This record gives sequence, C-alpha cells and structure tokens, in this order.
Amino acid sequence: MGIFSKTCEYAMRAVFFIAAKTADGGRVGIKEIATGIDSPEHFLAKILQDLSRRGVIQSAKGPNGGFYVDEAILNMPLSSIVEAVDGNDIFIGCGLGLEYCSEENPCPIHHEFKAIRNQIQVLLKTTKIGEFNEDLNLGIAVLKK
Amino acid sequence: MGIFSKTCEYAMRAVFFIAAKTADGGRVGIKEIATGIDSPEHFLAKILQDLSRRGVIQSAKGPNGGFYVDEAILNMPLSSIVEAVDGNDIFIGCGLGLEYCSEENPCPIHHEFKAIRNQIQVLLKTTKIGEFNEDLNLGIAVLKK
DNA sequence: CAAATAAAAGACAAAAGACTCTTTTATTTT
DNA sequence: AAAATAAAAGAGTCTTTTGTCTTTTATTTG
Repeated sequence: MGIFSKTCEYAMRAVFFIAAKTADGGRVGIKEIATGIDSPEHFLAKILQDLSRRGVIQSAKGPNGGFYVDEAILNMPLSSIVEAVDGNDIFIGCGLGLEYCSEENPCPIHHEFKAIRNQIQVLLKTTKIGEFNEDLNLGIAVLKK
Repeated sequence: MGIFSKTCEYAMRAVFFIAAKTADGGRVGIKEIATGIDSPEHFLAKILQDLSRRGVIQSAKGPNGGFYVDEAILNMPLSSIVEAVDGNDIFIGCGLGLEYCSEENPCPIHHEFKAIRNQIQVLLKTTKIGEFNEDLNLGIAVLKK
C-alpha cells in the first residue's frame, strides 16, 4: 500500500474528477466517475456516499441528478478528503506504530519523522481541491491507471 | 494505518531492539524481543525469520542462540528493513495509486508528492540501524507501546 | 550420545480492507 | 399520478493482513 489507503486514493481521484467536471455547473453520475478514474463502481458509490454525508462533495437524486461540488468545496484543502476517509493518523501517527510516542517519550525516529509528517500536512492543508481542474480538463494531469 | 505496514513497524522496532542489545556481542531470544517491543511473539518470529533470510539480522539456533547483528548490519540503512518487508513502493508509488503515473504522465499531485517521497527516501537511506543504540540503552528512546 | 535450548517451518484462525450485488428511497419528467 | 432516473442503503463475498498454535530442525552442553 502507499501512503494512503486504497479507499482514500479512490476518494481523491473521484473528488478531483467531480470537481473538474462540475465546477462550471452540472452533475456527474457514478458510472461516469467510475469509468473516468478506473474504479469499481459499487465500491466507489459507498465512498462517495460517505464523502457526501461529510460535506466533501454534494449529491442529488433523480433524473439530472449526480455528484457535484460548489465554490466552497473547490476551495477546501485536500486534507478534508483524507481526514474524512483515513482519519488524522497520517498527521499524528508514530512512524513505528507506538501509541504513546511523543516529544517527551520519543521513539528512535520520532524527530526525523516529525519533519515528514509536517511536510505531508502542509501539502494537504495548502492544496485546494479545485486546483487541478484546468490541468485535468486540458489532459495535462491524469486520473486513470 | 501509518506510513508503514504493521509488519514493518514490528520489524523496525525489533531490529532496533536487537541492535541495541547485541552490538557489543551476545544474542537475544525471541521472547525477550517480543516482550521488549510489545509484539505478538509468534508473529514476530516469522518476521524475524524473513529478515534473517534477507541478511538484515543474523540468527543462531540452540542453547545460547538467538538473534544478533554484526558491525556491517549496524551500518546498514533503515531502508534495508523497509524494503525487505514492504518493498520499494514507498519510494516509487504514486500518491493516488496510479500505476502509470510518471513525469510524462503525471497525476495531479505527482510533483507535490515527489518531494515527500524523496524526503522519506533520504531519511531511510541516510539513517543507520545502529544509530539509536545509545539512546535506547540509556532509555532516552523507547520501543514499547 | 542424550537432554536441553532456541530458531525455523507449517497449518490454521480472526479481523480488517476491498469489492459485488440487490433493494430501497428520493427526485424529476411526462 | 406513473414512469424513469440516479443516489442511498444493506447484505454478503473475497482477499490480505495480522495473529496463534504445533511440530520440526539445528546447535550446544553435560
């Protein structure tokens, strides 16, 4: 596995896809999203339901329904997606999995890893969900395997 | 889960423990290691067998047997442990889980993540297994939950 | 050589994560 | 109101990770 869980990878790709498709209005359906990011449809549906409940995307049922995002969501940081799916372990967890690792009671690599955790945090907090729309729509960035 | 798999976390803690205990000679048994790092004994045994086969630690059977490390191992980088257990995904994997993500065909966060992957790599490659022996033996660093 | 010791190996078992399929509910359009 | 559409929800499966238990093999010591 990578830095994030598979579920979280799907979530980020899906949110980027939805953002790029619906920033100018409109909705996009689960089938189109699943195809667009190479993910299993029903599994992704669950992930998106969860993200929708948590306000990271929006959804509407019925004809012309689908998933979409508004301006406020476009300006939300990537950390919103990651925290909704994987929690905040990546920001605070110990590199060696020690529950009580801290500044006062550090594991051997505690200080070295603090820098990495911080950098991940800065990246996820300062990058906006809508930031890639142009690159995605121009085909400069890609979401498929 | 954190950056590394649970297996990898146990592996690193165990190798640090063995290094600190045996750098000046001697062996340490699986029971003492498991107790010393708060890990399930039999599960850890498998991990250590694997590390031993891959040359990341050494082992001897029979009375006065156990696990130990020599001078060469003390100077090996942490990346040897991580690669033996988790492979090199952490160094090369895409942040969004895309198989064909690359400089020419980047995912949206490819460039941002390159810096993080590089920092993790530098940390793991430049830190030596034996580097924490003193802190561990003095109780300044800790390996227990 | 016999007994004791300790790692190696193998076969299971439980839990979590990833994924599928079916039914239900809400909305829109005619 | 009826039909069509599309997300929401629920139940269940498969796979991987994590963990347990038992047996075997190698080594040392008396």
